[in-house]
Amino acid sequence: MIQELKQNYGHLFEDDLINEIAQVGTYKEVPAGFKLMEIGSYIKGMPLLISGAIKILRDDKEGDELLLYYLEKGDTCSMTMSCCLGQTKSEIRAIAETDTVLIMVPIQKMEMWTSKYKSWRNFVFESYHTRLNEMLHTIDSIAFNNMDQRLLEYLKNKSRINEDNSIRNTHQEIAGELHSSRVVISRLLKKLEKLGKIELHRNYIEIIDLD
Amino acid sequence: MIQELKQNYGHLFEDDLINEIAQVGTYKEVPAGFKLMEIGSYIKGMPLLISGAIKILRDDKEGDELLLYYLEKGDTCSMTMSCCLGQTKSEIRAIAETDTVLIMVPIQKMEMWTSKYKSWRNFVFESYHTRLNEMLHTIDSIAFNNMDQRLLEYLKNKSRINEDNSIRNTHQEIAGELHSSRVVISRLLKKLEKLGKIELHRNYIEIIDLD
DNA sequence: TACTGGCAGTAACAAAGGTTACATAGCTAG
DNA sequence: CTAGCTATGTAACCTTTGTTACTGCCAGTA
Repeated sequence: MIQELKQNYGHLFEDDLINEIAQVGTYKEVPAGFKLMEIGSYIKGMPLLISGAIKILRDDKEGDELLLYYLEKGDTCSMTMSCCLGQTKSEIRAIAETDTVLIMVPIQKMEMWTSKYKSWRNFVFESYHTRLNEMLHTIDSIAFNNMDQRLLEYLKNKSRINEDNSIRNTHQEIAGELHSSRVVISRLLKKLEKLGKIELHRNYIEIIDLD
Repeated sequence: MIQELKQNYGHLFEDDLINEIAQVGTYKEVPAGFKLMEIGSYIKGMPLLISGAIKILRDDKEGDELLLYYLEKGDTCSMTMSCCLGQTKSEIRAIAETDTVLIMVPIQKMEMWTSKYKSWRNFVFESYHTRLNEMLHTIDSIAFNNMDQRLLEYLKNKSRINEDNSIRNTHQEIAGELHSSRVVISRLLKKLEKLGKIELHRNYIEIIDLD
């Protein structure tokens, strides 16, 4: 585990901290689609991502959902940290987007490291900063953009995250993450295909040129 | 200044910290409408609110705006803190919603207090937590609600913040903060009036019963 | 008083997105 | 090979929101 920590967090944390993390952290590998956190559940630990990606979703009362952002290598979940302090329930849902490797740190340690290690403090603040900006970006996207622009952005992100030129999702699934409906997404995807930006197939979408 | 600090932050900060804040902070009174921060500007200090309220807005490239949330007594601006560390420009606009009293703390002190005072750390984390949740709520509102629901919520908030049963804004201004257009807002307001929830007048809206 | 500028009311229309319904195309288990 | 399931394509229609245009109204002031 030390290996992975050094590789991914060595430039941020001093050796002492890395060692402490390695001592109390648990190494976890989860497959794509694995649900890491549900809305309303209590938080047991804080994840440090080693590889892969996790998507963070928001639900409304009717069960509709909306993709907020992805966590990637080197990220952690501010929402988690935030909840640890308040001992509150999770406001979001977290699902592995790809096969993902992460280290779970028990939340009790957080408080201690925060006073002990400046590097840890900076990491936590930095993480909050990043997350706030991602949320801002999400708001921009919903408030100021049309569905076709949002869809385009979605496809770009998805293919980047999955390091794959094809999106292996049904239209139904895409509609869910954008909080739209299947018919609308099919319609817009067709438009994108006619523009030569993508090619549609059953169960996957091939990306030709999104710019 | 010590007086105000103790009253509003005494339950959070020990006396030592209060004294330090009083030493380096500057006391500020700003009138409603005063622009405290513009998008793209660099951040000089961090505000601690004593009384009044500040509205936080997001702009898009075309100059359209959107109300994100309000800061009230006892709040601070996480966005500011976040920017301090990264030395980045402001992503948001801040305007006094009412006459507001606040204490500005130079950002250099932040880092020091963060290691020195546990109470300060908790305050900062707590603040991030609150802000993230407000952003989530904003996203919910935009993504899952119709304009009429958003308008209703807007009116409720506004009258609470201003401690006033009338909203002293033009339809144009309201449209701006909800990122809609004047005609739409007029239309919906009329509908609310017909439902007996409000009464419309020139330059202000009287609240009858929003529930 | 008459003029002016900003505000609000309303109608008519346009566009985006959501809904319903149905057809068809691929896949897969038997 | 085929029945049945799931994913996708498409049309027709509805609702919500945005746009344009024009009206009247009020307040301040020349």
